[in-house]
Amino acid sequence: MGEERKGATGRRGRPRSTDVDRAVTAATIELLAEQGYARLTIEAVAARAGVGRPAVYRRWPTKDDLVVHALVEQVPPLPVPDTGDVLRDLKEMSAGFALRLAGSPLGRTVLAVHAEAGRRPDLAEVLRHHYLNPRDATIRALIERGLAEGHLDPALAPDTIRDLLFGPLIYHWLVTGHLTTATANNLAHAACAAVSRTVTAGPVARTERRMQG
Amino acid sequence: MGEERKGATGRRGRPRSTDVDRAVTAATIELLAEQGYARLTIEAVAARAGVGRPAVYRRWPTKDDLVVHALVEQVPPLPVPDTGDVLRDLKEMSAGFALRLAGSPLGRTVLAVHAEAGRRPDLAEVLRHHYLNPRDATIRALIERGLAEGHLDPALAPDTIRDLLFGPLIYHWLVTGHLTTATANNLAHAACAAVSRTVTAGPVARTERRMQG
Amino acid sequence: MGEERKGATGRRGRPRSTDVDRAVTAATIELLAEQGYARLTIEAVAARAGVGRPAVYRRWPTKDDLVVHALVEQVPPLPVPDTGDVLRDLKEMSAGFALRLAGSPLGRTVLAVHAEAGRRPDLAEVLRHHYLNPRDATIRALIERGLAEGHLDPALAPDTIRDLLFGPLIYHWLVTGHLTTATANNLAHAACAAVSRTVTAGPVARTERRMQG
Amino acid sequence: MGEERKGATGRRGRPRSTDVDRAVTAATIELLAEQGYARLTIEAVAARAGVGRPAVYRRWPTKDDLVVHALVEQVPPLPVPDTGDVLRDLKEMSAGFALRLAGSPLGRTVLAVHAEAGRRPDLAEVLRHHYLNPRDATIRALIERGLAEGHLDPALAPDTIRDLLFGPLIYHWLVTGHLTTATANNLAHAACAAVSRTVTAGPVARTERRMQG
DNA sequence: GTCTAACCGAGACGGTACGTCTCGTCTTGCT
DNA sequence: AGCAAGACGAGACGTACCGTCTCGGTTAGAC
Repeated sequence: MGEERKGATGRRGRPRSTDVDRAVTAATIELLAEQGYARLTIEAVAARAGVGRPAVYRRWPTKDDLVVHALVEQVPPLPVPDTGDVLRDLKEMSAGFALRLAGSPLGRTVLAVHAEAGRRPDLAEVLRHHYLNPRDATIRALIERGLAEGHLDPALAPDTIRDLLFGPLIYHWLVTGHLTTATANNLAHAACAAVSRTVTAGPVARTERRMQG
Repeated sequence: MGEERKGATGRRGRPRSTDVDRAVTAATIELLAEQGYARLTIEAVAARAGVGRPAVYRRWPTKDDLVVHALVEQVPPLPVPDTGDVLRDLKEMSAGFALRLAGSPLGRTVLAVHAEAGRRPDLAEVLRHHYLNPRDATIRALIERGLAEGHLDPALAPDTIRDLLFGPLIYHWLVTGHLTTATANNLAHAACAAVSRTVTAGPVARTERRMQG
Repeated sequence: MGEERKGATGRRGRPRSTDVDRAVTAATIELLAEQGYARLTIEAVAARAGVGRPAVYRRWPTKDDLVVHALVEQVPPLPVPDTGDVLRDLKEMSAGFALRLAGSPLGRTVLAVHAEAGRRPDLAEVLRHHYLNPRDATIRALIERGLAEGHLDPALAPDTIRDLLFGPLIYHWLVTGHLTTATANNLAHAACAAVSRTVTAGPVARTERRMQG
Repeated sequence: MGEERKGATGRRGRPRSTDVDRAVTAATIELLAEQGYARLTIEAVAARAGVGRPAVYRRWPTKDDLVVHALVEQVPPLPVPDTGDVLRDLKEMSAGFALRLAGSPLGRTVLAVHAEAGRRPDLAEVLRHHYLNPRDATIRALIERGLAEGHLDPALAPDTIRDLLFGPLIYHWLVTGHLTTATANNLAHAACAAVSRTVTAGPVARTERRMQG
């Protein structure tokens, strides 16, 4: 079977084949996109990956573990735009994130997994650790910078800013079932306005900014 | 089985027992709360309801139909606050809605159904028709009133206002897994500020901002 | 599915299809003959019978139950020869029985089942009740007749006579792996001589017979 | 692992550990006694022996080979009685053999292996060569002596005598599931009578018969 | 005294079958 | 015609073993 790179665990026994890891993850992504989370079957994953079922269970004991891992591998890290304008960066980041989620066949899967994570703390932990936190760190860094530079409302906690920025976009997609670029820009613009220092003016903002610095 | 009230459809043959309807719906709610959407089984629903499986299938041909119907029956209509202050009403409505969703064991189920609705247009239709639209109508009425009375930003479409109001709350619950009353009030307050008339008429907006800081 | 004769149990629910009974039993016989007991698989039985696996388990919960039932159905009752000569009848019956067992592909299966019955009293019970007892009754009737008529040694218990008659034939097949007609006749003849009243003479035998009658 | 005696094959490389041989054989015997032939797994044998699975396969490629080897090692050679009285020796030998088989938890295993040997000529060969032949040789020697000394019926072939002697005992155990000492002695006595010199020389035979009746 | 072939344990591999569970349908007798 | 009961073919579940194949490490005869 192909190149058959070995893991470097140093443990006893035959090491797990990284080929199998890759094939199973790829098959999971494919089938999630084709069939959706509810109709995903470990049997079908193993078959598509050309792998025995036990090889899948050995790695990820439940369907949720399998799916979370696949999502973590698959969904790329948020590219962090840096145009010099923090507000613009945030706007682009939030709209881009939501559009990518809404546009991907895996977007709905993220929802299903979140739903299951509500009853499985371990799963929630993995999801939070590998999926949410890395993305959140990127967002938070940008928000902190925005706050430091005085472009964001200092009365709002970073988490609140995050919710105000990303919430409307995700919610729109959730309840309407789609999200166009125009709508996304529209919502991102409005949300940005809600978290920025002031919508219109200069002087007052500058004064307060000096008080912070 | 008890009283055995008959439906009044005027059809031939034995009419469907409304007892069965009720028992099945109740069993569905219970099991959704106990086991979650993914582990819900029509077999278990029928057993819990003390009913044959075909009697369930006769009414709701798929698990999703069954669940959507149960949700529609279960989740109570949004109470419409009317304090005379539209902004306050909206704030209370959004926070109350989100808190009830986050506090109910069925909250996560709504997510799972939304996830499935992404691939099943008929299900999305039912969900939209029986679940989302009635709630949306209430919200929209309030928003229209707020716009008419000049308390909401006229530059924003009603849908955008809805997303800005409800999105942050739902999003917070989605990514953190919980929603406290304090957080809800906080977010509802900030969101309300974002949709209230601030863009053109400066003073009012500035005043509220100062009260926050 | 075909004629679909119903059981007459009078019970509630859908009655078990006798077609399935027949198909599974037939498939079991075939596969036992083709593959032997050890390689027999319930999965293969179900597939060959064109039946779901649970339909097999519903009837016979273990492989052994399935096989015992199939043997009981399959192996035909001993034909009772009645030539007027009891000794000749016994000779033919024992040789015929052993030859049929040794000549059938299912013969070895009987051994395997006996081996398992040693650890499963319930199985031994079924085997004894449905398989051994009916055959034993036939044999015993003949032996009793032989004793009554004075052709068999009255010093020997009926069971002992049975063991002396059938044992050598079965043992030969067991340790050598085959049994020719010549060998069978040979052994049956020798065994018959061992259990008959006297090998050669008349008068003494008659005298003792009068003492019994 | 322990003393680690070396094989003297003259081969290169590390010789096979005789400790492993012993441990595996012992584990096989134990598990056969505990679980029976059908439930014996190579995995369990290896685990019980504290050995890797490949070490078992290296020695005995199939379960049957493993079991036959274990039986050969385990079941002790027939003790050959020599009281001067050949008939008595044969009687004791056959009864002792059957009683030991029926009394051992491995007795049923011999049946199961015989059943499998019916479809596997190579296995039958091993079984015959290592298990049956050595025992048969002992028996045959005694029979030949009995014939030579005129105590056995010269009209009967040695094989026939063997079948007449051992068959009834084994058959009784086979169909009834047990064998008491009394029954064994009884059957051995009757069988011995059947093979002793009775056909031609009348008086001796008649005398013994009278002693029975 | 290396070298090196064959062993050792551990354990993953692709498989097969297990026995169970649930699916959605169908077939009973009863209401 | 609806009802409960329950069997039906189908098929996925998660587990147990199969027989094979690496692994990192011995072990001991051959060089």
